[in-house]
Amino acid sequence: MTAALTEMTPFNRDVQYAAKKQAVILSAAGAFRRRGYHNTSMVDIAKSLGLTKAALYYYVSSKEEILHQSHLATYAQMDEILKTRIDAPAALDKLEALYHRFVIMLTRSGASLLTDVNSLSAEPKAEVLARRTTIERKIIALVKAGQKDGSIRTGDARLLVFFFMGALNWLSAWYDDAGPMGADDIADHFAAQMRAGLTA
Amino acid sequence: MTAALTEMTPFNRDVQYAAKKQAVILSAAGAFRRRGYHNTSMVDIAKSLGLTKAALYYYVSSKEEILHQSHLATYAQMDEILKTRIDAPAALDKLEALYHRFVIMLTRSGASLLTDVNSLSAEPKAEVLARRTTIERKIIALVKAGQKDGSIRTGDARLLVFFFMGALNWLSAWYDDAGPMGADDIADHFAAQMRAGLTA
DNA sequence: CATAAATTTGAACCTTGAGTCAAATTTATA
DNA sequence: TATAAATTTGACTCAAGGTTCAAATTTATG
Repeated sequence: MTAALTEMTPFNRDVQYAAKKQAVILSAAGAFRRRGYHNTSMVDIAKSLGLTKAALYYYVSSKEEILHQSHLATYAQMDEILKTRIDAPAALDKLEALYHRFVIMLTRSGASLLTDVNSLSAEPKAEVLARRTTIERKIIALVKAGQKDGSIRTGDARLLVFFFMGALNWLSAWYDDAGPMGADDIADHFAAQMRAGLTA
Repeated sequence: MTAALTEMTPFNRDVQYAAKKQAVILSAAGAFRRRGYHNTSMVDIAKSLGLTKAALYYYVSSKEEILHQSHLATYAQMDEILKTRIDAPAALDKLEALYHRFVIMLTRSGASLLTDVNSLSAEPKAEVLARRTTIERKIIALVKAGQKDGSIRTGDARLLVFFFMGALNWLSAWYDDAGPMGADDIADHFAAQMRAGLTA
């Protein structure tokens, strides 16, 4: 029964292919975050995977696709976090829990939210920005809920959100795996500071 | 007396030259912030000034110099702000006033703190980062002072600073001159949120 | 007006790096 | 082992964009 065999992950060609493609994207995403999209060549990406530039094109159609996919991967993770059911009394508590996860996700994955969206051509760029907007909207809605239930103080919800989301983005710029601070420490700190800034 | 004449700004060649050079740098800095360093060509920069690519090289030795100088220009402004004497009782009050000015400066000037430092070669990059570090240190020191005088709550001062400085950087990414929000509105909002996040 | 200095330009040059492709190599299957 | 499919490679093409430079143009000065 070859059918049974092909279903076993390590022997399934499609699965292997997809896994390698992901490896390409994630490895590149890390490099993009550290050095920047344009300061990372296809040769760089290939070398860090023990491959040749040409081999990358077996998994990917262009450098732009890598950038595109790396953004989508990050947003997929954020969507995932946003989906997690958190039963907390006030909206502020939910928001704090979400934010905590965001910080950990970003430090762990090494992803960034702002790496060169402008280097994408019109269509993928629009998609990525739409994705970002959707997420922002959800967070803004949560803040508004908090303002209604009295846990979050008044003010332009959009601005309140942009403030602490900025901290998240800047994080990718300075965070260093090898540094002294663990992801959890930072997450605790940031979540606390975020909460304090919003508390009614 | 040509001496007197040459001192008159509009007729002084050196002054004119310096002014035009600044125009090149500031115009480019704005484009870098909006589109990114690598998505802005020398032709783009020249066109937006009504010049030709080649003419730029009369004022500047390389594209890299433009990036370098645009960073230095921003940090010079921040240094200026940091120098302003602010007599407030607690360190937290001083910090809030400073932060308010930072926000206004960044929205007005259209400068950014994070545009492609990595695209600079070793020496200028080191200089820019050193400059940034110096500024960060001063702010961290102020936070520590606030923790001592009891106005700012405890916690890793470095992290506290990175949090609200992130909001500042992210600002450059989304702020739009043409948008509905005035610089002052944003500054008020951000300063308040910053303060709330730090208050003991 | 004539001359020199300052400023700008068009037309090249040159390097970098993305993308292509036919051939080589590795891996799976019978 | 022989064959086919999957994977990888070396060598090449090609375009984009930064940089140079001698000549043209503009501006200031005597």
